[in-house]
Amino acid sequence: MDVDGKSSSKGEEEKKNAVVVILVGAPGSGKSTFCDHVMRVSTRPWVRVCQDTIGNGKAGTKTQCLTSAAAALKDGKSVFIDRCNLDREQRADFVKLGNPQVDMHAVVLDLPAKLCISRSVKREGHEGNLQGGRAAAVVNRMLQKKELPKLSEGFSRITFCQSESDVQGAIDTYSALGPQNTLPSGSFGQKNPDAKVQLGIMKFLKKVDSPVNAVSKGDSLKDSVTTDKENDSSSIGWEEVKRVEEVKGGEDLAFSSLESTSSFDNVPTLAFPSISTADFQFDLEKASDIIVEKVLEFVTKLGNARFVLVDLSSGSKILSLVRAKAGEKNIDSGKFLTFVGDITRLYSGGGLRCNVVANAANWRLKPGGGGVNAAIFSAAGPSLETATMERAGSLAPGKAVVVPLPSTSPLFCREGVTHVIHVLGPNMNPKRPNFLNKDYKKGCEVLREAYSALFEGFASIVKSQKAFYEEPTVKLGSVQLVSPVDFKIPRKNQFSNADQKVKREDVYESDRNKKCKVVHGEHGSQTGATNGIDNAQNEKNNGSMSKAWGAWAQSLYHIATNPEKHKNDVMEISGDIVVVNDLYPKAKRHLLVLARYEGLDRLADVRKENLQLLRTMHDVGLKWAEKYLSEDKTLIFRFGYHSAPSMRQLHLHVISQDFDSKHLKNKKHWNSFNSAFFRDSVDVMEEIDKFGRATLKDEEILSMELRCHRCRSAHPNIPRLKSHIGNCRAPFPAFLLQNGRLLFATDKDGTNQ
DNA sequence: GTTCTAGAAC
DNA sequence: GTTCTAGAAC
Repeated sequence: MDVDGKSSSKGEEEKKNAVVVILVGAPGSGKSTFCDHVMRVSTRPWVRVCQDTIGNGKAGTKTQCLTSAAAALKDGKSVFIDRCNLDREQRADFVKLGNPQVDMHAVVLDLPAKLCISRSVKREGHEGNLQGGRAAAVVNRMLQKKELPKLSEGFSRITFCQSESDVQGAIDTYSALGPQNTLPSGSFGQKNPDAKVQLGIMKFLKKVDSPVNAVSKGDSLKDSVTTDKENDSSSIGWEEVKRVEEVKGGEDLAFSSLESTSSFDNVPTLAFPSISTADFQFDLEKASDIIVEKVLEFVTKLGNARFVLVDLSSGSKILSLVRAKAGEKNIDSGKFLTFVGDITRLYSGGGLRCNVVANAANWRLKPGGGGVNAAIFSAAGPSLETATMERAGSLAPGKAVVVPLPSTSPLFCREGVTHVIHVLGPNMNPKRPNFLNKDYKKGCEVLREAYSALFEGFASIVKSQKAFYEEPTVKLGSVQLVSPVDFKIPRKNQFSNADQKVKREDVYESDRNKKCKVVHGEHGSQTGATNGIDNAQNEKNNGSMSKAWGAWAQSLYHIATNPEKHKNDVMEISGDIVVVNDLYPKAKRHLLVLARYEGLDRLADVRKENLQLLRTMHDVGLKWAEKYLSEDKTLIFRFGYHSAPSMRQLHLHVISQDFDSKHLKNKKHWNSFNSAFFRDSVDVMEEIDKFGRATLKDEEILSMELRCHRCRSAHPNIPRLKSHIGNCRAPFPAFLLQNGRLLFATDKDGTNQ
């Protein structure tokens, strides 16, 4: 073949997999950043066509962009169209660039207008020269004519990003898109079915807005796995699963705002290969019976957790057997899926989030061999082997070992896998060690044992991470404000009788008062320092049957009550608050903003009428954090409340994120600031405003595993964790970067608008 | 032997 | 909340 022939055939090949991604978003929505992030790490050749830069200083034109995009495509490159593309007409000409060889995608950066505006206003040297006050007006005007893209415009895939974690998710997806890979078709991530312009996701499931190249998908969409058992060839594939996920997302919307980070907003899911049926030649009929039996057992045990049986081959016999048997047993198809795909690319390959992956390991727990074991060790990188060896040196048939995946592992970063469970099944292959010589009685026993061990391992992870997945629960309560039994006699005159300790649980409303929500009208003799106390405050103080405060837990209460007696410790006093340094700081800077309201012992006592107080506390906290930031720009601050504080009197923690302190000594210390137990002030205010109370996490989450607050890597004990966090410079999880949960030093002395 | 955790007392 | 310490884990 001559040179020309060669190059043109190569060109053909590349062109076949080219993709045009039309970014849709207002100025400040992060389009250029998106491209930069993807292009920095992608192995696929990308060209960014940016209308702001294409004119070489002058304003660029749409035509220039079209020409440039077409040229890049001809060159076999994939293209980002980096311009606002907010309405259909603007997009139409670019969509025409698509053809059977070129996938046409849209990525919608549909972030809050406020955020786009503030970014546009702040930025300097923006390529489009859109900055300063003018930006706000422009962004506002543009957003008004926003028209979200639809598949029917000619897109084969649309990704909607409505939060920074969505954006990160999309960046990850496109970053992982190798030169030969394609992404599944469909519409992803649209959470707000405000569908003036866009079909709701439920509707989408029922009736596909047929994308240009989605012929294969046709009308074979199924609501569940089990319903398509008659169609042997179609195990659930990427697209179907994704759609199931989307629907779930829609249903869970009510809870999604609170703890949703890209890694934690999903149901705990275990992906597992069929054990022993490949290299170990276990009988498929028997194996499928056992899989279904064990899944059934654990699906009921494990509440909302999900199980996914994965096989690489679409013609997999074991998958179709299991699917058929699961159907017969009526296993909830939302809890158990069979899935055709690569177990090491479940998320990046198309969006199935599995936080735990099972490995069909060998007894040495070593990489190599073939099949799933080789694939998982290779995809996870050397850190899996190290982490595995820390846990176990070998594995007996029927046993499993849970290995928390270090954050350095690509399987962790790219796929969101937090644990690998190695499991070893029985061997029926005479060429392998521990051959059972057709003894299926023993074989079945061991295989059952293996699945039990695997699922038990998964259950233990679910338990330890429960806090991240559970929908918010109000602790202290099934207690509703309207529930009469919960009312207690409001404590009056508490401040004036500070010595007279009244234990909360000793004081209950008597039966005769249960029916009426009595307002104990007469004002007690509130004295001196007790600003802000009134009966409304006391009245709603029905925190529930919480434990009494020990004598040791009273110190903050005393300070809030009589700050003048603690002059040496108190940094600021007002009618509403007192600021003190934490006596045992858990970081370089750690202060407490105490509320000076009687009856507000803890977050559980806070109600809507305290919203203004919360805002005051937050603002005071901010002010102090800013002061410390001006002295040390490396600090990063977080503001929040403990779900169940040890010390009496509502207090806001203002704490720097170095956690560099000799006082941070145990798991409880760490997790109380670095799990969902710590309720960010901004979220608390929002919940109080919306729902009248804050969601609280149970104390049991304080004993869960230790993970780095930045990179989320797991560590076996506090000393190891501390040495890790001393060096970890990974960016914070997306969740913390949103909504001002973290306060960083500003680069410039920027003026706030 | 040393390190680390976890439960009780305060 | 901390301190102390038994005993588990390494």
